[in-house]
Amino acid sequence: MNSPHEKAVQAIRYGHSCAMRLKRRLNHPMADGGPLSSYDLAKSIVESFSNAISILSAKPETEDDQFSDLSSRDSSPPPQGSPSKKRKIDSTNSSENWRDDSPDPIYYDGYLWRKYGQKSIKKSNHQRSYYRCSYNKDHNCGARKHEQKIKDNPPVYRTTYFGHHTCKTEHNLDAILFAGQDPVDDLKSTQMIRFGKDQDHEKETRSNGFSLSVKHEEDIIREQGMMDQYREITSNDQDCQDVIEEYLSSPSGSYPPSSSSGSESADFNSDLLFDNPDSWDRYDQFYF
DNA sequence: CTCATTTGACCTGA
DNA sequence: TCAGGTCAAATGAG
Repeated sequence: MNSPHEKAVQAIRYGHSCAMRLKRRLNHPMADGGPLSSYDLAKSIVESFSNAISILSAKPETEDDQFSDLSSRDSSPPPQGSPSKKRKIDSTNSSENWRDDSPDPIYYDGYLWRKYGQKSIKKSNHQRSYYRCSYNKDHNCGARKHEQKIKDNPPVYRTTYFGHHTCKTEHNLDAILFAGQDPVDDLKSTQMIRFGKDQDHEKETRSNGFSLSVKHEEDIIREQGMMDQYREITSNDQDCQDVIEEYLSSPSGSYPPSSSSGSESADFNSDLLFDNPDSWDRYDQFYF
């Protein structure tokens, strides 16, 4: 049995394989001749990365399972229910909370966030930014996160997540699809998300401005007709199958992993994955 | 005009 | 009383 680290790497590699296929398809839409399944490819990418995140977010059973110095999960109990005006969540005492330390701010983590506050923290030289899910009102989603720079040199940004996303994920998928729409320059897309509407580097909170404007994002998608392009769902599974076969034929390719990735990650998965049964049937062919 | 961000005020657990 | 989390009015961008 592969270690969690290996599983995660396999998941990421698989996602990368799908992404490359999708990129080629976007570069040469007519190359394959037959109907496209770009939307399904995108789904596979998201699902693969979701699974990788779930694996990496799960509490390791041993120290050897710890995959990185820069990512960790709090080894403590879950937060209380809905947020109140005052902190009810003890971040040191929650298993549903998890944090991610990264040398860069997390520009896009699959969800859309709205900033609702910023505070100077006594123990730190840096301010802490507070975000909640953009669908907090629409879907009564209680997910929140804190973002804070904890080290200067090298820079380390700590993002602490609280609660579960109860919002629909379709919007988030759309954002992902949009992020990958430019096959020529992926970095360009990333930067659009990264810096939003301004590039004010004077303020830490702005340089960390990875929160997306939902409306802005959807408008762009609509304007560029990307939705139509990505929703060319057909009954033809051949393309996804090709990706799988291509990946499995590679020396290190053994993804998709088994379903025994642990119940602890199930909640996180359910947040990111799709509720379309058809897509699951398709994915199950090679996922579980 | 609409909406997201900013920021000072307010609230509350420790 | 303090520190940290949230609210909400003000502000600015599109």
